[in-house]
Amino acid sequence: MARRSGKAPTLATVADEAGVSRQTVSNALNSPHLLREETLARVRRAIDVLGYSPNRAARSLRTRSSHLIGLRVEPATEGTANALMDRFLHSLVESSNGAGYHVLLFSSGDADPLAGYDDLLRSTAVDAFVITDTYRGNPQARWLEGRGAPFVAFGRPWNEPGSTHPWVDVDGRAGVTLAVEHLVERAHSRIAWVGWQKGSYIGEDRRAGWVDTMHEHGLATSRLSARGDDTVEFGRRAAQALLESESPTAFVCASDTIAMGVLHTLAERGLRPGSDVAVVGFDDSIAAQVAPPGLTSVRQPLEQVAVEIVRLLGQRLAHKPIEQRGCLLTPTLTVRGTS
Amino acid sequence: MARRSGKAPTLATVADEAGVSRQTVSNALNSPHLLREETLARVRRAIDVLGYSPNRAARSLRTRSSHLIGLRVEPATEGTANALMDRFLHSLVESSNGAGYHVLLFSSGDADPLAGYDDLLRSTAVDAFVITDTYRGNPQARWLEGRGAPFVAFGRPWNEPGSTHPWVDVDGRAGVTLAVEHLVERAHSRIAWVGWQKGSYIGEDRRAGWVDTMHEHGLATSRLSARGDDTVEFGRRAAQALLESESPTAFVCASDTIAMGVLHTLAERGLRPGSDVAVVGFDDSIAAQVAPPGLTSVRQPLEQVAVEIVRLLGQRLAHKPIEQRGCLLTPTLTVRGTS
DNA sequence: CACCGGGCTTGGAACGATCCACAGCCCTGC
DNA sequence: GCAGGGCTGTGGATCGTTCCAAGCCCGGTG
Repeated sequence: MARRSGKAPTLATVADEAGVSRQTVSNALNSPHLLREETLARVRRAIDVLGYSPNRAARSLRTRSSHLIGLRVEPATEGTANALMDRFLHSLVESSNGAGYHVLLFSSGDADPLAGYDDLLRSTAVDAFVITDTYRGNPQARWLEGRGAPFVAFGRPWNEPGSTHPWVDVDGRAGVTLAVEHLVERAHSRIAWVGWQKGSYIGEDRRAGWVDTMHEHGLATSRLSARGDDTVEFGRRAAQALLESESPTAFVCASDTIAMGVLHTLAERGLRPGSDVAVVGFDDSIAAQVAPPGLTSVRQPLEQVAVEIVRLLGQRLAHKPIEQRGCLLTPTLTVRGTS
Repeated sequence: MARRSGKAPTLATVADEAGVSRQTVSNALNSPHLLREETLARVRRAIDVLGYSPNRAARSLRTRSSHLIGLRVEPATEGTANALMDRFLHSLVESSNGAGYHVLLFSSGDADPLAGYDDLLRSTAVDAFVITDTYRGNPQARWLEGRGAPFVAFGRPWNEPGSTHPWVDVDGRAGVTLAVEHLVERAHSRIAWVGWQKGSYIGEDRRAGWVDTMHEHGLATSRLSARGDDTVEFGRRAAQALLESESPTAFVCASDTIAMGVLHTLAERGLRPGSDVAVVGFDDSIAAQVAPPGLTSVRQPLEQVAVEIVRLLGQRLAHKPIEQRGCLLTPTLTVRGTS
């Protein structure tokens, strides 16, 4: 289709080919309703013949918008079962592309975590950001808000009452409720919780799902809860301690990483996961999918998260009235061999 | 530092502030050696005071280069233990940023896998591409080459004798050799191979590492090899069949996914991985790291791959003479509980 | 018949950076 | 004293697109 010529075709080239002016071609692309049907068809034919695509730099210079969305990739943490980002990223890229945007990745140098944002913003390289780690008193949200930069957060503004930015999050509490209900149905009553330190808002939210649901079913929680780091090793030790003192028949974990540690302990003690002791993780990571008996896990609807993020971003960038500040999605439970 | 003003500062603003002309400021940024030391200092101070960053769109329009590198994200394949991309991506982003580039992600619509490339190229949105799936007669490399678009491939041009593009790859054969040597040292002699179908170049390369090393040590390979899909299920069945007919004492697998399947089978039969039967995977995925006894696995130096890719890309974009077409890196072996 | 107004189209300016050719300047050498 | 050459610094033009205000053509109206 595209006619190969020495130089890349521009608006002027197309205008020449179609026998109209530049502006008419521009209108054909941006406001086709302004053109007479016949003219529009002729211009479109010319575009096709020449294989024309508008130059992004020029468009972006003039309109002051790059149609790029910035996303910072965190320094990789190995040993944690967070293939989360993988799934999320795929979906974010697809949703963005569907909305005419592209995703630009950047890493912030070791020094100032805000430097990357600042640079991209000042050079008008991106139209907006998606931020993904709002949990730990992270300064990004506040800083971006202060600067008036558009962004959508994956994660609630837990401890920021003054914030007004749009966000999308997954209801961890509801996810854990699903897990506990599932285990109760399977006739478990001594269900232990293995989760994170108290400082984590996400951790407390998930834990609340366990506490509430246990109490709803009239089950005791005292002495059945362990807290620690998000590591395999902690899961291992916590399971050992709990098994020795409280002999629970099921474990609900704040993450797949921890659940893997619990599985370690079961294996060491010759207990068969699923039949002897049930285990449920959180994240539905790849490890959950492929590790031996298959780990039952709470699955975050990351695909939908990405879709919602792009939707909110679109609203924000179109300066539409914000009809909705937050969006809370409910996870599902993927049942596998360990329960 | 940055003085907050209504509009974003431009070259002209900075020039005014410093009492010089636009071009002088431009030179201060792009060819500082042209300026007298004192002038340079004054300009830099002005830049600092105003918080100026050059507008990327304008620069890119003029220089015809966006300093963006395009990377297509593949449709996610769940159930496979390939958190490869995660590690690779992180490293690629960091290396690129170090070299003044950013990574732009795109997904190709369901229809034409080349559409995304074509679009970005015609709209001059990216300077170059990184392609990651050269294995299966993929048309991208050939198409990009035909178009004269700069790119570097992660993966050798296995079946493309005519190709001349730069590439970086990991020596899978050497990786499997490491695995087999390791097992031989551990006094194993009946070492089985569980790998992919014949069609896969990568698969055959890795398998050759097993065959060669076995023969070097005077060990037999016949009937000790199984081929199939890259799934947990295949690994499971292959291990069952091999254990029944040939009773190997060790398995070397073409991927961690397959290795996980082998571990399934061992668990079903009450065999303890590591002490009864050794298993080695390939990729050092997260699953390998966290799954119960810890899976010994061949680890690809993805960080280094990314660094080399960016280096080659830099050479290509600077129109330097290409000193090196391909770059083959050697993986390492991460020893864990299963061996 | 002159005038008006709406639908399409037009040329010119603007976005902000870089490239180009040239104009000062200072210094050296004859 | 003056020509010449190496450094710095200058204004104008340019990249390709979109915004702006004005122009053209046409039928309808007083």
